[in-house]
Order: sequence, then C-alpha cells, then structure tokens
Amino acid sequence: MSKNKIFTLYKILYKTYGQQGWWPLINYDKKDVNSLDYHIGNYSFPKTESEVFEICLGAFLTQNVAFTSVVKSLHNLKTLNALTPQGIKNLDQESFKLAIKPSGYFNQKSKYILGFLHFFETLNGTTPTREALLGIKGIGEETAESILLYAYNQEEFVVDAYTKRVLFSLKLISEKSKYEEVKATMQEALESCIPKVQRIKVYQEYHALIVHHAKNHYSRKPYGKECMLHLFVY
DNA sequence: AACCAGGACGTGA
DNA sequence: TCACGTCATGGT
Repeated sequence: MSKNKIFTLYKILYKTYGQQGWWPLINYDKKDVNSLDYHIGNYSFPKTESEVFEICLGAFLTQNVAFTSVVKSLHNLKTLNALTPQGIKNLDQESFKLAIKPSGYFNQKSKYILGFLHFFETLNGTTPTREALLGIKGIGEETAESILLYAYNQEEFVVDAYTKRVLFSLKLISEKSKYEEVKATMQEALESCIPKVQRIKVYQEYHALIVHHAKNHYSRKPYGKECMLHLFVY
C-alpha cells in the first residue's frame, strides 16, 4: 500500500481514534478525583512551569502502573499543595509517600522524585538534555523521552512496551529490537514524510494513539488477535 | 485468583 | 551485554 508503513499506521490510527490530547493534566477543580484535561487539538501545552513539573511527576509515577492510579496520586499531591518542587519539599517524607501510594513502588519513586527535584530547580526553566535526564536515578529511556516530548516539546519519539508489541505484530520491527533501534526506526520513517513544524505534534499524537489502540488489542496474549490493522498496514 | 498496568535498577553470569 | 528478580498498588 504505502511504501512507508509507519506513516500509514499513523494515518490509520489517527483516522480511527482521532486526536488524543496528551499529556493530560489533572483537573483539580472538578470534584471527581479521576478528572483529567486532555486539551484535545491544542498543542500549546504545558503553559506554566507548574504544568511542566506535573508532567514530569506523572512520568515517574506512571512507570509500570495504570495512569488512573497516577491521577489519584496527583490529586493527593494537589490537595497537599505539593504539585510544585517547593510544595513537595515542604512535606515530610512519610506524607509524600502516602500521597503517591496509589501509584505503587512508593519507596523507590519517592526517593527518585526527591532526587529529580533538585535537578529540576537547577534547570531554572530551561530545557534539560536527554543525557542529563538519563543520569538521574529513576529516569530510564522511556521516562526521559516522555518528559522531553510532552513536558518540553522536544522532537523525541516515545517508545514503550505497547509500541514494541504493535510494531512487532505488524512486522515493522524484529522481536528483540532494543529501545534505541525502535526509536530510530520510528523517527527516520516519520522525518522523511512529515514537515519539521508538524513533527512534535505527530510524535505526541502517535505515541498516545498507540497506547489507546494497544489497550484494546495488545494488553493480553495473544497480542493483536482482534487487531484490524493487520488488514491495512501492508 | 491470576494477570496486567503509558518501567527502572541491581545483580550475577 | 543479558536474563532475571525486585519494587507495590489497584483494577479486571
């Protein structure tokens, strides 16, 4: 069909599910503690330093955990006025752990986030490098990419477990492709057919679309059983 | 009642 | 380098 199957896949996902509005920010004003703002179609986010920080926190908290659990933690922190570096520092460690408890791994994550706090403040509003992020305990490749792409609007494609499953199922990568390989495969394919001014929003939507689609068809084995994309991406 | 969730790290081979 | 155990809560 298309010579660029990766771009074809994007177009099909976009047409099927539409804009995803990632990265969602919590909506504390609504009483519902699960309320999120997806700012669909609006790519001028994050708007404030506080929103940048919230996305970073979410990136830590969502590691190997459902995002619905992360939302609870973020609401807890907001209630404690601790969705800012200073706000968290004003908390004692036990209160902080309790607040993020719904997201699991609270002993590790609390330590990691506290370490990140210092780094975040030294940034003073500037954009961190990928290498600097990877140097921080608790930030691996995907978390670094998520922070760069969604908190700082950098042109970095986010690869997660879903991405590998979907791409492997469609035979677009090999089974044991490593993170950097998959990322390079995606970026090279997209760079060749997407104008630079649109790449960031496409990267943001693409990753979100993969997650959305994979939740339906790639969560339980056999992966991709009921996935209709096999019919199209060839 | 197992299995999965928008992973990362430490360890030993 | 790589496979494997660990971290922990919550939903299905």
